[in-house]
Amino acid sequence: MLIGELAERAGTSTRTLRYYEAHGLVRPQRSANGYRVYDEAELRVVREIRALLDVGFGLDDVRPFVACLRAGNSSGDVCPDSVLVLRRKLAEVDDYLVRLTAVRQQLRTQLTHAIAHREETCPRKRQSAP
Amino acid sequence: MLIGELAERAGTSTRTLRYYEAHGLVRPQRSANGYRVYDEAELRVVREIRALLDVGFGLDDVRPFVACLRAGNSSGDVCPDSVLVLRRKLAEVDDYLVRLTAVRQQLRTQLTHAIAHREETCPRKRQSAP
DNA sequence: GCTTGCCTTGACGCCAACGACAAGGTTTAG
DNA sequence: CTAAACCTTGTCGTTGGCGTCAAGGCAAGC
Repeated sequence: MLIGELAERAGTSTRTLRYYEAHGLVRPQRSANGYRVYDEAELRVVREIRALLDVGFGLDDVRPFVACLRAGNSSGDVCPDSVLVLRRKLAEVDDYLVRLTAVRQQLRTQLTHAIAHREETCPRKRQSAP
Repeated sequence: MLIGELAERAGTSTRTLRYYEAHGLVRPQRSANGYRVYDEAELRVVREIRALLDVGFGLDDVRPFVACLRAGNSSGDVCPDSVLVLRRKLAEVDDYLVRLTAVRQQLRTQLTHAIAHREETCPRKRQSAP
């Protein structure tokens, strides 16, 4: 499988696949003419990467999962290092949820205040630049 | 008040103040020697900007609040444009909270699965590069 | 032989809000 | 006179995950 086919099957771009390779996440073979050649296993790897990135992981966070898959496991999250990352990310998300909830509360308070004190003093007519 | 003093009193840097000015958020006067001169009102403006950025606003979102303060209002959020931005941001935050909660749920599921299927297959000794 | 459609490496662009540094002017204290 | 401590403009770097050319090689059908 060449890079274009893998990209299509993984729902991404060739640029992305080369980027992952540059960062050590994917290791294709090379055919005689220098073309990258991927086997079926790499498709799973790429899909794992994509799924994790979608969830908010960084490329570095993804590495243990890839290694886990490469080690022959059926899923990338069953290895200790992956679990560590999962725990850490969960903690980060929880943290962020707390802060975001606080922000939400502040926005609501501010909105309430703003509406209570409505004033029309400021918004001059919007002007376009000359 | 010169830029250094304003920076200190606002808890930020001179670079930041010049950046805000470059983006039209702050308008200092100039003294004879070309130095930027700020009055007390600008301190409030800068603090408003900082507070909003901390909450996750972008510079563009902040503009209405600054204009509102400049129009003589005691707080930057009482003007219609500010209220619009507040509403939009609140909606964005709510949206993000929903997605983040979904992510959290997925992480928990994945963790559960990972722990149930614990395998030690993958983590070879970490090696340093030669 | 020529076009088409793959592939290759390389390098700049993007977005946000600045940090950091360069090279120089000004004012004040000593 | 000079050093210190301000100020000025200008430019490049940062962080991530790519998009988007650019310039060229290789394979295959006509």
